This record gives sequence, structure tokens and C-alpha cells, in this order.
Amino acid sequence: MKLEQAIQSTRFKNETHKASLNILYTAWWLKTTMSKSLKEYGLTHEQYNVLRILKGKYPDQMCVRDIACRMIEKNSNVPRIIDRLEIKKLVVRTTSQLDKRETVITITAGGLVLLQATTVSMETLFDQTLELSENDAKTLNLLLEKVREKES
Amino acid sequence: MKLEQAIQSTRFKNETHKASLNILYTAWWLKTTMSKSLKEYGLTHEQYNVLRILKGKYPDQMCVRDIACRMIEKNSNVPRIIDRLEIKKLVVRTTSQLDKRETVITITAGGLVLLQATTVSMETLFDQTLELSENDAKTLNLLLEKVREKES
DNA sequence: ATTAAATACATGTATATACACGCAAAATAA
DNA sequence: TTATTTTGCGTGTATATACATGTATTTAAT
Repeated sequence: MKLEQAIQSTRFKNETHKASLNILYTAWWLKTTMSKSLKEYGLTHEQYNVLRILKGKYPDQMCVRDIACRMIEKNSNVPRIIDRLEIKKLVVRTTSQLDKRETVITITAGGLVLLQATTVSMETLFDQTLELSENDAKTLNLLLEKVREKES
Repeated sequence: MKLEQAIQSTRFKNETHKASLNILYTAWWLKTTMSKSLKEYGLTHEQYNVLRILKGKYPDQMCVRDIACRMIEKNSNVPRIIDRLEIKKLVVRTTSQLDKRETVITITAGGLVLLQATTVSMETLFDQTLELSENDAKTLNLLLEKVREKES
């Protein structure tokens, strides 16, 4: 679907303005599409992101700050996402003995199993849903980084 | 900043996978950047979106459903966003006489003035922050629509 | 005409986002 | 060593997101 149909608007100041709305809309669409699959595993988008980050360092533990700075959405309230993962026994919280201010998080065996299944489902989704050639994707990545060039 | 630095990850399955994360991160960045400016006017991202939609039809009124289907994020809870705009006297709610189920919304004179100032600020932000040529933006728009080709 | 179904909106719940504040521990300065 | 600042995390508040449910009104079916 074209952006014009999606948000029922045809008046854009210029192509850059349209691109901004297009990025926001595409991200919403992508998040929604992913969330539908994640729901089958009882995970939210943010919970999945935290589990993936933990797996990236596994079997090492990570503190909350390290997880937070790797999140896609930087203002995520990581302690509260961990609360929910802990209730589901997907991660374990411990106080660091080296620095007692730090809470260190470990993904559990159950967390790893669930994550593995979920990741397969996500990769299938990307392969089957995103109609991008490797070259198109490369161009897209370059352009998105241009958008953020003046990143603060 | 490159995506790799932003989310401190270098392991992407392929360029398409990286592009997905890049879209999500860029949208977050864009929303955050806009929100900083919007805050000066006491508006959130979603409130600004609703006001712009209302102005697009002004002086006509719009019902909640019409506003909702024009939102960038489709699952927005429009009645509650309108609650907050109404408190700030930026919009007025009335029950439609033609169909008493419908609530019709009108942007107020105050709403129009605030929106005008905010829109100028947003356009300045786009012009000064987004480093995209008209051609780059066009390519980006094409690629994003390719991403959503299999939109449900 | 009466009943059933659909529609438009409001409201409730759980989670997330954005941001502020507070506490305890650690690092630094005096 | 003591005092000050910084850091890491938890928690609180307002708003938003995602979804389910409730209520009134309209439309359609019988």
C-alpha cells in the first residue's frame, strides 16, 4: 500500500517531508507485523529485544545499563521490562558482588529455548514478508544513515 | 551515527535484517527529535498528528473514526488523545445531530494558532536536520514502499 | 414492528514510552 | 578520612499503545 492510501493524505511539503512520515509509518507497520508473531510466544517487542541482547553476550551476564544502551528504543524502561521477563522465568536477576549498585541479568535455559523458537519465527517473517533484494536493502541502509547524519 | 554504534551490534543475518532494525531505530530517532521541539509547545507527537489531520479538513469537522484511519500509528487511542486536546481547549467535541453515535471534532482558533507555530518549527527541523536531497528522498520513499509490499 | 447485527465511541487493563526523582553504592575531592 | 559528586538502578507519573469490553445508536433482517 502506498503511503498516500495508508494515511489518506496527498499533501506533502516535499519528498523529504514525505520520507519522514514514510519512515514513521513503515516502522509502525513493521512493529505491528512482528508483534503479531511475537504474541504467539507471549513476548512483546521490547521483551524480545532484551532477550536477544542477553543472548548476544551469553553465557556472560549483563547489567541493566549495558542492556539499555543496546536497545533500539533508547528510552525503554529496561528495569520494568526485566520485571516481566523475570516473572516468566526467562531471566534471572542478581546483585553484582563487584559493584553492589549493579544488577546483573542472566538469560535462563528456558529463556534460550523460547528465544530460539521466536527467532526462527522472526527470520521466517522477514524472509517471507520483506520484498527487498540485498542491493535494495544496502541502499536503504545508506539512506537511513543519511537521514540520521546530524544525529545528536 | 552508524546503526552498529547506535545499538552496539555488528551481527546481522543479512542486509534486509539490518534494514529492519535500521527502520525501527531511525523512526525512534526521528520521533525523539520531533518530540523535543513539540514539547516547547506542550504537544506530544500524537496530539500534533491529530491537530494536523483536523487542519487538513478545516473548516469541516471530523468524526473520531475519520481521524483514526488517518493516523500514522493506526492503533492510537484517538478518543483519549482528543481528551487531552479538549482539556487544553485546542479542539471541541460535539455529538453529531445526523448520527448521534458520532462525536464530531473541531479544531479551535487557539488550536489553529498553536498548530501554525508548531508546524513552522517542525518544518525548520526537517530542513535543518534531515540531510537528504530530493532524489535521495524519492529513492527512500520507493524502497520503504517495497518493504511494505506484502502489507496486510 | 420487533429483533438482531453492526457501527461509533468510551472505557478498562496491561505494557511501553518519556522523564523525573530518590536511594544506595562507588568514585573522586578536600 | 570525611565530604561531595557521580553512577546504577528502582520507582512514580503522565501519556501512548494494543487490545478487549461496554453502551448507545443506527441499520438490516425477520
